[in-house]
Amino acid sequence: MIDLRTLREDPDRLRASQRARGEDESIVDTLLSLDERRRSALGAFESMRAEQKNVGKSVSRASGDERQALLDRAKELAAQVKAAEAEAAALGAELDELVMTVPNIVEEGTPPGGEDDYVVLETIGSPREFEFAPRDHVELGELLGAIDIERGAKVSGARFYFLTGVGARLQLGLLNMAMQQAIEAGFTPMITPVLVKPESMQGTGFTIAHDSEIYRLPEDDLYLVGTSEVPLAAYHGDEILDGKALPYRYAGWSSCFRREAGSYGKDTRGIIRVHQFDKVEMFSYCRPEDAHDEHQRLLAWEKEMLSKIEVPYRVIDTAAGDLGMSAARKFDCEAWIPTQGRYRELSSTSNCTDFQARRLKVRYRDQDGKAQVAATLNGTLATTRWIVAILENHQQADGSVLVPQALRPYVGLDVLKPQ
RNA sequence: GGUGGUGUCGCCUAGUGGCCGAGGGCGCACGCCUCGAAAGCGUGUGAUGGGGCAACUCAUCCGUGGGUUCAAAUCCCACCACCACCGCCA
Repeated sequence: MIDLRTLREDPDRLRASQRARGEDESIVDTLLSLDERRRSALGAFESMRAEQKNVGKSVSRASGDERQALLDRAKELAAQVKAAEAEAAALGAELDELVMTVPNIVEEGTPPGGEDDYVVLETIGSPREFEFAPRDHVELGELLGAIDIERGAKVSGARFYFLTGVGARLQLGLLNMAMQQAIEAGFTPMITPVLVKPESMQGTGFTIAHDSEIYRLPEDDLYLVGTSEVPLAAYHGDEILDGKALPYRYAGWSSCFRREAGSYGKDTRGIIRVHQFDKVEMFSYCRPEDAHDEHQRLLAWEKEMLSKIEVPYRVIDTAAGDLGMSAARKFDCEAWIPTQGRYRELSSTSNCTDFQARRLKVRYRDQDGKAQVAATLNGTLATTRWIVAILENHQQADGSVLVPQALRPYVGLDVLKPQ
């Protein structure tokens, strides 16, 4: 949620942000006038309420005719106060609803435009030259007895899979390596709930009413998370953090669930795009003024992980229109997938500034003892999808796959061999 | 799922309609005292929103949401969380 005070003081900032995202600019004026109306209604209610309280107090002191007169006046006021309060509340609700639809203000330097307007910041390594026709991860997964897509479909439907044998070992090793790196960097490891309440989902910046990605359990009013960012963001909801102890850094391991509605025909083969996968996610709470630097640190930790699996990748600066609701800036790391001949997203780190924290009421106490809204950031350390990049980039002519050096102790194997 | 109990400003607690539109203790901060500290004494001690350069001031907040009343922490209703016991399941 954007800050209304900032909006009042500098509406042009939001206008520019909306323009960069390719979204409606006129909402700024609608917000301003609605805010103005709400504040005046609230002021009217408050002064009426103050008078009501004074009259009410004098009732208890008065007696006889005087008391009756005061009672009459008090009754009259009570009705007016009720009406004024209702009006202020209605305007407040209208404003809240509208504010909740406004995406975060983009960080300065973000490339404007849509999905294809990203800027490549860096390319690390270069695609390998194969002296044989490389197999895709599905074929390799079958050969190695690592991925069972057919039975995934039989048991659960399209976009489900089983990781079997070395596949399961590969994922466990990869995610454990991610956890270990995070722990060594000072993160608190977390295993989170994957079902959350609507307020946790919405606080994090997902609109449960319209988001077609979210699995819902209406019977229980619970929602399956698409990332552990959700429970980790809501973890400190309604709390005031110790300013001296910031940043708070968590590494969450969870399964993630996505409906992938509307992606029919996209990535139908393999485990690139699936309904359920596992992920280790970094999550930071810090002071807003430190968020930019913290974002760079998260990116650096992602690159450290990427370097451990020894695949070529690039870092892109996502364009404003592709940031989503909560992010002010987003960097994606994309690995080279040989059989697709292109880079695919393996990790993503977002600076959500104070946007999520304001919705979730996460604050910290500053040096003056004042409560301030915190900033939140997140970034991926490893996911099931990384297996695709590992298998395809490290395959050999006979269908075996060399396990990257750093990963060997975690997987317990140097080479994955066809069965 | 059932029955009973509990839910107050970081923690503990007072509080059965206007003197609580929230008192006390602990903790914490500052000051006095001290060579320094502890103890002791004194002062202060939340959040959100509005107004003001500011000291300050007004409103809201006693689990959440409704209701009764001129007036609600206090009465009524619903819901939620926690605790205990029972049942059911793993």
